[in-house]
Amino acid sequence: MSISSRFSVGIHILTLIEINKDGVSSSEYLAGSVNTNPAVIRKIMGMLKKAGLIKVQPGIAGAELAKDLSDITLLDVYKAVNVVKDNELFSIHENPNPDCTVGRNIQNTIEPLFFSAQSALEKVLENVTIEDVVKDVFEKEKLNVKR
Amino acid sequence: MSISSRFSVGIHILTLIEINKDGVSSSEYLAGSVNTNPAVIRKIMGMLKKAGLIKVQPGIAGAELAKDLSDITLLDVYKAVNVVKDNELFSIHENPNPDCTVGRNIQNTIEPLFFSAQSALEKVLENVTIEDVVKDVFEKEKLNVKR
DNA sequence: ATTACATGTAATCATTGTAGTTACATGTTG
DNA sequence: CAACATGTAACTACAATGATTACATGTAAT
Repeated sequence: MSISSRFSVGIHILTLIEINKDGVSSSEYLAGSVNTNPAVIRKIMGMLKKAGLIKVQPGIAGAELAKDLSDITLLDVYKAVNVVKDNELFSIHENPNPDCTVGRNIQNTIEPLFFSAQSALEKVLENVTIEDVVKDVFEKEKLNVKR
Repeated sequence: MSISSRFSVGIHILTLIEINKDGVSSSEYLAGSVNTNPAVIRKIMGMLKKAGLIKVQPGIAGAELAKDLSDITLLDVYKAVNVVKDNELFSIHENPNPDCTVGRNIQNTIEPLFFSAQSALEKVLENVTIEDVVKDVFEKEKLNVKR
């Protein structure tokens, strides 16, 4: 199991839209950087648009960020691209036996534990913005050039 | 996407083995409480055994915990049942375009972020033991009886 | 040793999600 | 209308899950 790469592609897209803000970020252009099919990008762009993170219009080439860089967190992206249903990162086995002490109670015991693990993960994502990502990409780029 | 229910089943199994420690916890018995096929249970039991969490022997009915209750964390179970490959909870899109500033650096930027989100989740799991689960199941059971 | 029964494990199946591809309807602009 | 972009649907290949069946292997009691 693994969380869909739509998440990392979503981050990639937003970052590139920002860095290329003086140019036109069409689905084909973005697909060229991500290295995938433009239709895949358009599908993800649709999700980002629906979540209010980018502005795109049918027929008009290019996407723009719909919010300030520092107002888009990785959690926003995570939720936007639907990689995990709300509160369902962990799946709980259905229909345990109600005639057994454990079967009867295990779900109610486990659920809050899974929920808090999931929250811990989401809090980390919430504390990182696309601005942070953009800055870090530039940092890494500098290091590359120096070598 | 969702983390396999093998994890919650694994917790169920360990909890039940403990609560039924005066009886015999065969795969069929455990399957009855989880409400699934005994072969599914045996497969998971095999993983828990390999991780040193339980003792089982071919031909001999029943499983026992191989460690103290308080020495088995949910993280141990999580790793035992192989729901997520090490450091691969998030998948990163492969082969971004090296001729683009973002494509060239995005993986190195994202990886540590994903890693720390994953760590946050694992730390929560590490702080809960099967002992805690057993106690909570009993607590919940008391409340049920009262009603 | 044979019977009875448990674990270990492989093969198969239906279902689901992913990622990619093609195709085309819809929308915009010159 | 021509050229081109987005929005979507349909289809494919692939992988993981969970269930099921079947059977080899191992243990113990009679």
